[in-house]
Amino acid sequence: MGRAPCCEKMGLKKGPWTPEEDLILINYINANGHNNWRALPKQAGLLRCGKSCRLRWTNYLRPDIKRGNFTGEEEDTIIRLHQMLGNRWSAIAARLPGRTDNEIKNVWHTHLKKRLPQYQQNQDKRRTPKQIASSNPSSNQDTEKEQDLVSVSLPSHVKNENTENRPLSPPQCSSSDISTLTTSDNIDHNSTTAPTENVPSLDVDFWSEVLSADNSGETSDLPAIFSDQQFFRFPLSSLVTSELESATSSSSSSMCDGMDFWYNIYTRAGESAELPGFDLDYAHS
DNA sequence: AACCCTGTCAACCGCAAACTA
DNA sequence: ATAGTTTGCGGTTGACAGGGT
Repeated sequence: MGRAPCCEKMGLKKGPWTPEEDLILINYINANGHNNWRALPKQAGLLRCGKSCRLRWTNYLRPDIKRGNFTGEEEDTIIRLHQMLGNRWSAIAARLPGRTDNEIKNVWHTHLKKRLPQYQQNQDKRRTPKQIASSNPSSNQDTEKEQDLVSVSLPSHVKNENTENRPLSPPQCSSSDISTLTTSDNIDHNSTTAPTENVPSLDVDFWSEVLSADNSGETSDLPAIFSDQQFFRFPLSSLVTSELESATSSSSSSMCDGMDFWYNIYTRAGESAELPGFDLDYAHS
């Protein structure tokens, strides 16, 4: 698979777009559409690569782009969606009409993440072991976020070569699978992010990673936020194993309904979570 | 006035998925 | 099934503006 030649080496222009170039691109797309971004600049008479054209169009020139500052409501929505989806900017943008993933990414990094109290804690978590040791000599644990991620083995009947190491797919979760939860032995339950009681609390990374699945169904009854067959991983420090087990014990069958599984975890965690603006109605929709 | 620092945001880069022949 | 091509995505960069010293 060959890499496309660098724009500069091809004599193509880089950098900020001029109003003239914008006009050419707008006129061309309005007249011809954009079926082939690679061919578009040549046909339109632009000295740009297709990638640059596509980016300029999708992030700036598209007629449905909403300009101007984000409203408080939009910002709250981004924060909530980011708590659920992580850095999936395009997925967040899909739920905010008129806003682009690039714009949302920018506003997140420049404004929103600073608002979250958890952000500072996460910054602390990401400090180097040396830094942590210097500030707290008694603690040498939990230096990496990845360290305490829940990992659940996928049932053999839903495995394929592409999902070998994937976390559990919600629709195929069984009770026995819950018992195979692997935990890190050195979880620091007294850390700043750990709950003070035996109830989970959430931090900003709760729904930290969403891996897109690529196939096979049983998702028709998923709420919208779980659409696109997504698999979730989350930090175990946020949710102890007993909570996971009890979250699934309500299911009468040995193979619990995938959505019940996630819904139970979601609501149990949510009951005690202190997430500003976190709307549990998502789980009911 | 000159310099530095910080915040903002448009644009680029590189990777991987999706598509096509 | 395979290789080449195109598209989409998230991370990162760098130019610019504004404020502080």
